[in-house]
Amino acid sequence: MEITIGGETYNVQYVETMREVWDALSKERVKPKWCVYDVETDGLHIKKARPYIGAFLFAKKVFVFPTTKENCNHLLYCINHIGMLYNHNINFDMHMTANITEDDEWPLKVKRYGDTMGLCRLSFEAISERDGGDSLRLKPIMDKYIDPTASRFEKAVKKWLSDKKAADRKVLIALLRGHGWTMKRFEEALNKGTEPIPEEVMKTFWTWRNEYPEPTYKDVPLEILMPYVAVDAIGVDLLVKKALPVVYHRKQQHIMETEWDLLPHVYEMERQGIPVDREYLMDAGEKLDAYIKRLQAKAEELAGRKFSVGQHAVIKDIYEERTGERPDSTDKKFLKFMADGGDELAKTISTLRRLEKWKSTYIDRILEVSEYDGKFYTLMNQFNPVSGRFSGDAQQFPKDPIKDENGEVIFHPRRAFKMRGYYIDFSQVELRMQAHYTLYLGGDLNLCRAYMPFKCVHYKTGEEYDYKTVEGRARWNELKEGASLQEFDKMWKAQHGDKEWEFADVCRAGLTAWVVPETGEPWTPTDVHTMTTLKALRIMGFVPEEMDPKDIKWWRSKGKTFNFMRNYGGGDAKAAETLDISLEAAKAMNRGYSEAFPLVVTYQNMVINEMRRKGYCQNMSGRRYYLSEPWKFYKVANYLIQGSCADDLKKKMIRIAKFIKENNLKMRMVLCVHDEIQFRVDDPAEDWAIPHIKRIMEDCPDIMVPIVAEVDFSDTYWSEKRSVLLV
DNA sequence: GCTGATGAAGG
DNA sequence: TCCCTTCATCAGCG
Repeated sequence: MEITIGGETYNVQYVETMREVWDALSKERVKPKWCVYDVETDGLHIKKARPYIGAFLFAKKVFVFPTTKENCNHLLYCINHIGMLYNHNINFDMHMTANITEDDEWPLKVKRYGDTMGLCRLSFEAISERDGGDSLRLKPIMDKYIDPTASRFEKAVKKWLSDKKAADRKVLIALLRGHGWTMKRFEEALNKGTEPIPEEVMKTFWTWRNEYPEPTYKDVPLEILMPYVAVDAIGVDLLVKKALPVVYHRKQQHIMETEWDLLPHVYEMERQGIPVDREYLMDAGEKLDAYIKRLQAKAEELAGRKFSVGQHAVIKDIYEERTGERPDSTDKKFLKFMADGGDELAKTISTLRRLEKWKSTYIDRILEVSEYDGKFYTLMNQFNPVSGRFSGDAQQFPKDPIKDENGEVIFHPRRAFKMRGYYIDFSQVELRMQAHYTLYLGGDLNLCRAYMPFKCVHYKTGEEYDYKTVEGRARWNELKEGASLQEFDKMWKAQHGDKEWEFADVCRAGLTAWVVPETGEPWTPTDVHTMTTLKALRIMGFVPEEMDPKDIKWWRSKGKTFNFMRNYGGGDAKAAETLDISLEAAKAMNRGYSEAFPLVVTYQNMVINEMRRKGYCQNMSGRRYYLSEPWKFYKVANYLIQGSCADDLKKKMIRIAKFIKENNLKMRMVLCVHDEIQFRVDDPAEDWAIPHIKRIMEDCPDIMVPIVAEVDFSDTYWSEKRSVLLV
């Protein structure tokens, strides 16, 4: 059959084996530049789900075929004959094909992958979906950019399914009538337990269900299913044709190639999975359930009625009755305000919300997905965030445990993951990147001095610290002659026990080789959050030297939050709201920030000017961010920082994968969380590789600020990771 | 069943 | 002018 999408006609045919595909391919006079391969599956679990039908496309020919093991193995020859394989979110098809061929290596045998999600990311404007930007899902993209009628084939499939369901239902209705029951009565009894169902009625129901099982896509007649399967592949083909020129025009080929290099490594990481301690989760789940029940009873008693903590309207009713005023919101801020005033109910609702979220997200869900083989598999979306970062569901596991009313730890989400492994994360990498960007403007003194002895001189030779060369930069943590970190570590432990030291402590001990010329004192890294805070406090008329250290600490935590907010482009009003401080205090924070880090403010303004001039900006790797609406330009200052770090991490992942392969190591990357890479290292004999990997991660010749990676280790659970000193 | 609002979590 | 995200639940709509 022929299908026309977006004015282009494709030939679609069903084949049982790959022979006809290969024949057609060998008849092509010109070798196609790429091919498309897409599968339909019975689920989404990357190990459990199985494909049942697939589509393979090249040169406007689509072959729909049953995805048997043999067909998939033969398909590999066709794919590699062409040499370039595209799909939309192709990692998923890699997993599905590995599942059906029972060969985890199958996807790694494909010569080269491309992903139209990646092409879209590099062609779309840099607006997140939340802010009205384009979705990265294939259907809306096809609707908007390819052909709005393309969905007609999916509609036909859905219509067939609902017609079939309705017809089957009619049979059941007739059968129930024989027992004197209506469908409505039966469903209520079945779902809500309104009345007992006689055995013979149940028996009739099960006989019917057996004979008429719930129809799935597999049951759809081929002539309806075939175009539906084909049209996704056609959409991908058209998308490549349309987006590739945009990527070239925007000079994003090199970013694209790096992303394509990374694709198989991401597949390998996803494929690893992390072993789950299911017993622990079940045990913690029971404790959490009991605690939730106790709190629900307490909330019911306090409110005088039954309600759930997600029922915002009901909670508003309760507070309207209590205070005579209907709250605009029942959010955390409102509840905290009430709780601070001594309201026990508000406190209980807040705790319950957190507990219920944790129970469903970190216990029930992990138990469900790990049921298959005891492992937690997570997808790492390589293209969704506009900045270039990864996204995925494993990126937000709480760092701290949850405690019950007696202060006893009842659940720590990270305790559920058991693995001998290393966790290497970059230290404050985005702030270091921000410092790097100010160096193009001469360097922000305070921010740069947080990470290197910027404009400091050597205590012995008097030479100025050289941040412009790799060799000069490597000396950022140089110590005075005779001083050593090992000695310091010993001394520190004798004085402070288990508390970890930071490099700033080494500097404060006077061991650094660098001297601040203005003061003649040894260089000590700036504490950027304290810097903003102290300046703001003085602006507010406080004398920090005379303040209670406890108050300073409180204000510093506000200063820290403010610094991040301000880096993202936040203003006074929003800061006052988020930090829960007065507008005057927020304004003081802002002035304190500007005084402390004037060149960051200059940098932000320059980005906006650049956007006005060109309509785009490009990060350190050359990834561009295009925006057409000027009021959004302020976002780009952060895109550049976030995206430069993300692209750096992506390139590091490729280098690390190469290092692991070259050294024939069994260790594997299993996850990355923004600025951290996690490694499973089963064999202690491979521990030697970790310092090498750390050095790969710290090797950033283009960043003028030293990049530092810190190593943690655990041979039991994620929650137990502890820092390892690698000198 | 889908969508938007709301709120929990990560960097 | 608060950046990038995921996931769960509830309420309202068709």
